[in-house]
Amino acid sequence: MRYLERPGATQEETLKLLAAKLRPQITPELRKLYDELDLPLAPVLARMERTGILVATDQLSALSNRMEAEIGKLTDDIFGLAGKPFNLNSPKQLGEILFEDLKLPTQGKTGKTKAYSTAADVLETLALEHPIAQKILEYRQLAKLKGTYVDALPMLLSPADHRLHTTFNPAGAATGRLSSSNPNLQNIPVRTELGREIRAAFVPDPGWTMLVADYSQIELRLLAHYSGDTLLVDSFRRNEDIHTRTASEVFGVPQLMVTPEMRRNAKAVNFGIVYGQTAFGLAAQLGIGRDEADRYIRNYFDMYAGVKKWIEATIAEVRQRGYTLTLDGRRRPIPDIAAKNPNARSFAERTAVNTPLQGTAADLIKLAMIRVDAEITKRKLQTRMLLQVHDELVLECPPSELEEATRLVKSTMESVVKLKVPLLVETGHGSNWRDAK
DNA sequence: CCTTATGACCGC
DNA sequence: AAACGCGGTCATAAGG
Repeated sequence: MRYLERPGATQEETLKLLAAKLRPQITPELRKLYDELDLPLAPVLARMERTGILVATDQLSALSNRMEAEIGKLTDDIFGLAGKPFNLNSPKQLGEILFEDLKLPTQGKTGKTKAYSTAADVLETLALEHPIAQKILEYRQLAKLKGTYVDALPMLLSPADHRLHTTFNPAGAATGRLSSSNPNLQNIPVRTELGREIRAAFVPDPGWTMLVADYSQIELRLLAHYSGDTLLVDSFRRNEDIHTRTASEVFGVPQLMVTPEMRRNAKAVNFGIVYGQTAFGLAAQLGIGRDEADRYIRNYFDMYAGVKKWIEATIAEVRQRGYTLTLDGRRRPIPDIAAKNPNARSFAERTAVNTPLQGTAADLIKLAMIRVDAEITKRKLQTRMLLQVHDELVLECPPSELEEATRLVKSTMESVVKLKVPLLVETGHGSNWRDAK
């Protein structure tokens, strides 16, 4: 509460001033949002925190030993290639080795410190030139996973019940999303095979089953709803693979002719739209030329003209009002929308486009959680909600309840609001978090 | 010794 | 000039 300390004032005096300043900002609509969504969510989150989740520490310690050995080998290889030992965890020292000693081509990249960038995308390019780059990438991945998850998580287990209890911050993000800390259980690895081994160490109570339910493409479905774009709405109503459909539209070929590479590029475009990506960013991400990336984006907006119109109208509206709204009326001020600094203004415009999508998704899953929790109580089920990961719920249940719990969670999440396009929830179950997906 | 900033990297 | 939205954690490095 340090931020409440003002010289010469008691906390109570400061709080009263703060309350007087903030109270007029609580409109009837925001009061409703609080009463019907954020307040009733609080006991649900508290229950999830108290419940915690079981971790198979024996699996993690076996993993730790394997990783330790691999890290040792990589370190030796890297020092050999560098010609001398150095602190591998220091980007500064690493940059000096790569760009001064080994004289590898710098990408002119400087950050706030005017140091050479040794970020992953830079090293991926360098890997074509020198074998040290790939080794460093592998070292970084292993060191990160070992330090943040494999070794750190067991130290955080509660001695009382040997479970891991996160803290969900209900106001953790500007968009209305939750955040999770100490430990953060919303960023457990899943992308790589090794990462998935870590996820496999999250297990249900003995004899129980892990149940996961996640919204499919919720932000793009919300984009379809908000924009009313004919093609996007049509695509979701037909329940098509949205990335394949976009590839088909952008590259002008039938969906059956879409190659894996075309789909991958279209997927990057779809995600980029939600985040306000530029041709520069898309080119960098896909490793293609600016001109080609620019064509992708122009083609996209030609085909999905309703999306283009919605983005423009959304920015114009935020410029008028100075804030943006989610479907449930959550408000985010975006003062920089009128900034003279073009850089600040561009950031604000991307925020204006992204927040209604990300924030509405947050509203919807929160409401679903309240209803799932109420239904579990009403039906006197033993099923427990354990985690929320933005578009996903993780639960554990006795096998006897699996069918009912799956139906309950899926139908509650899908029917939480009626939009122009259906909401789709995919469910899975298994003996650990990895295998439940 | 503790706090803060930075770069890097994990997730959705 | 930057270039993709929202978070949290770790190690390093520098400041009080």
